[in-house]
Amino acid sequence: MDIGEIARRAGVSRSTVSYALSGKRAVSESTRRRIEKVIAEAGYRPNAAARALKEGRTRTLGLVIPPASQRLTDMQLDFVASVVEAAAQIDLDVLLSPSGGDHDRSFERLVTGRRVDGVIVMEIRLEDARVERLRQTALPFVGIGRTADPDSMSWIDVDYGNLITRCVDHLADLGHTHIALINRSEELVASGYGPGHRALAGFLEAVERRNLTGVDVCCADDRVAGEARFDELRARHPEVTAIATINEAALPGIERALARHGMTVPRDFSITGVVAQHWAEYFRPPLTAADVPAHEIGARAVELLQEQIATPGTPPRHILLAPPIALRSSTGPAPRMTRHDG
Amino acid sequence: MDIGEIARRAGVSRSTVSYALSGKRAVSESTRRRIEKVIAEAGYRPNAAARALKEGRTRTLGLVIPPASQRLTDMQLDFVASVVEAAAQIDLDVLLSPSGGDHDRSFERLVTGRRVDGVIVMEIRLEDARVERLRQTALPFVGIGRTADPDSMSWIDVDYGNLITRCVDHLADLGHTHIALINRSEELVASGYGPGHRALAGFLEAVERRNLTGVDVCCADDRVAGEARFDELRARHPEVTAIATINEAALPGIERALARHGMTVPRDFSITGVVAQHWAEYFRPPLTAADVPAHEIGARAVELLQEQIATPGTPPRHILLAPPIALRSSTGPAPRMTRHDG
DNA sequence: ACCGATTCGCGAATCGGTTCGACCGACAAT
DNA sequence: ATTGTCGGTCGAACCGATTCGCGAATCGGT
Repeated sequence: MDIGEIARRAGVSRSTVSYALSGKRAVSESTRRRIEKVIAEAGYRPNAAARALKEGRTRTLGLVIPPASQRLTDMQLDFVASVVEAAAQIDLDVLLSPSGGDHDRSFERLVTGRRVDGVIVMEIRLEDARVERLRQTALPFVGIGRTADPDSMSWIDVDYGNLITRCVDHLADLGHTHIALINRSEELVASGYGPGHRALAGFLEAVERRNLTGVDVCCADDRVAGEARFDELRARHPEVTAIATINEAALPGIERALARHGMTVPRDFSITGVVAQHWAEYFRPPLTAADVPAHEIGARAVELLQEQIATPGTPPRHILLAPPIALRSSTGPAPRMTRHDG
Repeated sequence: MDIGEIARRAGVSRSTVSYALSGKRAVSESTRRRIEKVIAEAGYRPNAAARALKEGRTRTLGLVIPPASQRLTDMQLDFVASVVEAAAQIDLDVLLSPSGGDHDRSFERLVTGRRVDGVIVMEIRLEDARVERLRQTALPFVGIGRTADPDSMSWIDVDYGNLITRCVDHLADLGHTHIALINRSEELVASGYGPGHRALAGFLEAVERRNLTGVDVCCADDRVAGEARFDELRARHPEVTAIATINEAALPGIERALARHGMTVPRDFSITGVVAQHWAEYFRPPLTAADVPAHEIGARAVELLQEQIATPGTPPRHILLAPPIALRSSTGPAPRMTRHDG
């Protein structure tokens, strides 16, 4: 069922059907109705490939996600969901590309096969080969996260450094002197994952400025690791009375370990950080934390991309989110008995 | 950069370039090398739309996921990840369509715009409008899950009915007489979600046959609901000593509620069901449960679909998985003190 | 030196849309 | 009556690949 068949049945030419459909030229009321009737009866819909070929755009955008081998965190899932939803709102489809490494086939297909009008890249590294590749091809793209050289591309990011700094300040204000940072996984940080680096930098800055003792530990993005890392932390650094974290996937494990150690939050231990809202709210007691607005991030990323696509050459735009730290119930004064100083 | 440009630079015709690329006709060693060199230098890759138009296939498959508004469960996420990964293995891209309702724009685009060669539909209902729609269009598709009339389509499903029956039998063998089923959300079951219905049927069958008292409750797919439903269960049916569940998202909440009620598993309470492996293993104590092989399901779904695409007209195939119930540590003899009978 | 057979390459048609230029009739202005 | 404008329609070119039919060059065999 192609446009020629519709034209024949309606007794007009193919171009008239096209114009009736797009409205780019006037078509008389009567023929338009006739054409619409035929289309409805035949259940016709234009072939996406043919249209993409002629128009030079696919009405599709690419979403580069971390490889499926490593489980996606809840927050990453939220990004994906919100991007897909926001794209659907403006009638764009989303093509998924699970690729982290340098030369990924699906990534290359996406980028050089002109399968998409633009790309959203998740989990950006400070030095990111994919960003370089996209820059070469002049394909519009936006990052969820930013590279070490952020000015030349559009991105949206959460200000992990600043937020973790403020978390540490908050804990210091409460009298905590020995504070731990629970970071994302070691591999991720080692490979130059921005939030990990910036959170660490913010942590170290605050620890130094407030004259605290800080210990930073990496932790894989899952509950089991969270539990194990917390046990290790207790064993090696019993003087630590509070943690700040950007690793929400580790939270349930931490919660369990706390219970196992017979510790009550916030009486015996304080915990805060930067995590997705529903994790903060699910924690017992609810977490004092900066809520990452994952849903908003996905939606704004699509906006940014759509802008780049619609008007190429637009200077890149940046959105740096620093959501407020929601004061809930997981932080309190440092316990006296575990203090090592006066 | 199109095939004509490559042809010009290599001093051959466009068809020769095409044949050199596809290997469908012989091309002399020397010209082939020359063409390859030019292609490598220019970084050329065929335009996907043009190829799709001519070949009549898009090398893309559609994945219909539940609408983003309702959070995806971990298992659903595993399906998505494994489908994407399996598709990438055989150089297929995946287009996402978040659609549950009847007339979803993105679903319609997918189906009638010939954007994909085939479709995988998640979260199939007993009566499913999307399945009907796909049948009309003669587009190859496979379901993760099956409708009430399953013979006419390809699907892969988990035998929730049978597995829940066996879970109940296992609990009955241990002396439990009052058993609860924690089902998926009320809306989901009400809308004819297969696993919910079949699990309930299997539950009722076993309860009846073993002469037990059964109570079945629906529970939204999240931790908070799990905790609340368990509290209600304790309040209304204190005689219940064991639960079987297919709602893995509720497990952390149930675990927390158990702890809050001061109950130890399996001494005071037994719990089993059909859930993703990593949930079963994370539960404390580890869950005796049928492990849903989410990864395998995604991969086999892609296989099934690929088969349908490659040889249209192939009779539909069905895969019904009944993974073994892995005996771990969450089920034990019914506690004496809470028994109401002799 | 001539004859198939084989190898290699080219030109043109095709897929299904969009869009540009041209045409035609009706109607207003001069 | 002539010219100009405009709404409505059509034919043809085009997007970038694949593929079929055809012909030129080469080669071995006689």
